[in-house]
Amino acid sequence: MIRTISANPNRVVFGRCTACAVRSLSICGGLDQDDLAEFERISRHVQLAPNEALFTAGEAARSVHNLTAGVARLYKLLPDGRRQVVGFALPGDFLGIMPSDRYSFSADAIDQVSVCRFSREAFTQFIEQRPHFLLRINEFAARELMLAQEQMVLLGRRTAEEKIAAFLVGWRDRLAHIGDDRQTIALPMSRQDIADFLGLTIETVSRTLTRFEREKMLIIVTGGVRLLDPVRAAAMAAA
Amino acid sequence: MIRTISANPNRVVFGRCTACAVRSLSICGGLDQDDLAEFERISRHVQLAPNEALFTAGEAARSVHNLTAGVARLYKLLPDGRRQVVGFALPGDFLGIMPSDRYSFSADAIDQVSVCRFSREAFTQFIEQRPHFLLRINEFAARELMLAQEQMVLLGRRTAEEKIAAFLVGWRDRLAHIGDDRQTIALPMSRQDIADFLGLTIETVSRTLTRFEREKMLIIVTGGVRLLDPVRAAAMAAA
DNA sequence: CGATGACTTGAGGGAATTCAACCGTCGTGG
DNA sequence: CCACGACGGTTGAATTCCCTCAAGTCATCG
Repeated sequence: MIRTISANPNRVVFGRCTACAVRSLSICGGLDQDDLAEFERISRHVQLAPNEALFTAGEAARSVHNLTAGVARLYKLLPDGRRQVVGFALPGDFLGIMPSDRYSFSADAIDQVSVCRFSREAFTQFIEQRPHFLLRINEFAARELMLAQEQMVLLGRRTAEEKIAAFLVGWRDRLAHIGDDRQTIALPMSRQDIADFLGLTIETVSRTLTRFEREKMLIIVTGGVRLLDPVRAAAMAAA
Repeated sequence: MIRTISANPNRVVFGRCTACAVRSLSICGGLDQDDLAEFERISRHVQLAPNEALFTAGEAARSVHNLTAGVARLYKLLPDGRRQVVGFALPGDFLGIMPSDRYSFSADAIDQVSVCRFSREAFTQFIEQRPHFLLRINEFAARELMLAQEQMVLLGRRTAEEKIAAFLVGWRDRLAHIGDDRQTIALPMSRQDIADFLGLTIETVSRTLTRFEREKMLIIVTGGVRLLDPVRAAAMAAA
């Protein structure tokens, strides 16, 4: 019984996309059987350990990525070390919308991450022949841009309290969207990651969360928080 | 002599795009003669007076726009009136990358503005038949997204001084890109607009500019500033 | 169990805001 | 022609929210 089904390379490699749990959420969601097979042919599956880098800002952008499992942080550094997290990538997210041939931000795995990796040339060739697919990528870019604009409002015009509340509510909604709608909101990223995402310090994040707990808006648990008063949190986030 | 050339509707209407000064910078830059004629056919030229609205956040997004003259501010409001300017649009800029059928931000004219306006349906139909054009829109979206991420760094991790310097340098470069590279940097937007773009108050913007002037980095003139020490400004912006 | 790293808590300080007054320019109408 | 109001911008003083610095706690892991 050495030869199992998963030991058959054809079976395994070419069934990957069809079996993919996040395909419908991803850019590849609209592809038909044939396109999907070709798409799979030009992709390479890669696993990354926590804190391993997917790519680094400034590097030649050789690959584009499609996240299939785990969470990644996307960030930019200033010369003196100050960091801004520009986003967290979840399963289904596409990291390949780039105007130049160099990465403009860095990305690394927060927990155990799986990605489909494509060479930029092969990917470009693939989309150029498939207008419908291009249209879908466009939608993803548009959504990404809208999120970025909302983040600008948050960074520029909201208080620390509002930032944290908005982050928790937004993160919960994104988790729900990919099917994870448990009671407790999983927060695989560190406090420092959250701080760098919200334009705050780690201390302010910590203090604000503790205060929210004192005020019975939530409970801090290992690896996340549990929202006791989602209504109040949503009100804070919207305000 | 009542009938002049410009009184001939055919001549006027169908020559517009070919004569357009910002076409090469715009999404329509890559279109050939035939496509351009069709593009022009589905467009409507609109002029806006200072402070007139192009569209408002929340409205049904019936049109997309292509700026041909003037400057527009793009912004989002919080329920309590706090405002975040998410960008300034210049000639050549495209306002139509939207994930939903409602505008996610508002746009209005800062000075005298000209736009090409397209119904969303006609525009969508046009691009769906022209993969090459879609690719160009993608590039614009990607560039827009990169700018948004840089703005996040600015809003989240830079000091007031750095914000102002980065804004001036970035604005100068954008003006130069559309052919306006005079000594003085034109600032058609108000101090309040700048403040709302940088996540500051109008007082801080004013104070910082005056300080820059005291320190001989620039001179404040009506309608703009003149950079005396672009090197220092660039250093501040990068730092 | 000690060490390490992530997180929390406290005290004090500072950058930017808030509140308030003032200045300059432009357009209007007496 | 100039007084005047409106508006955008500047300047000053006081305040505040968040940051910095520092110490302490907690969980995890060799």
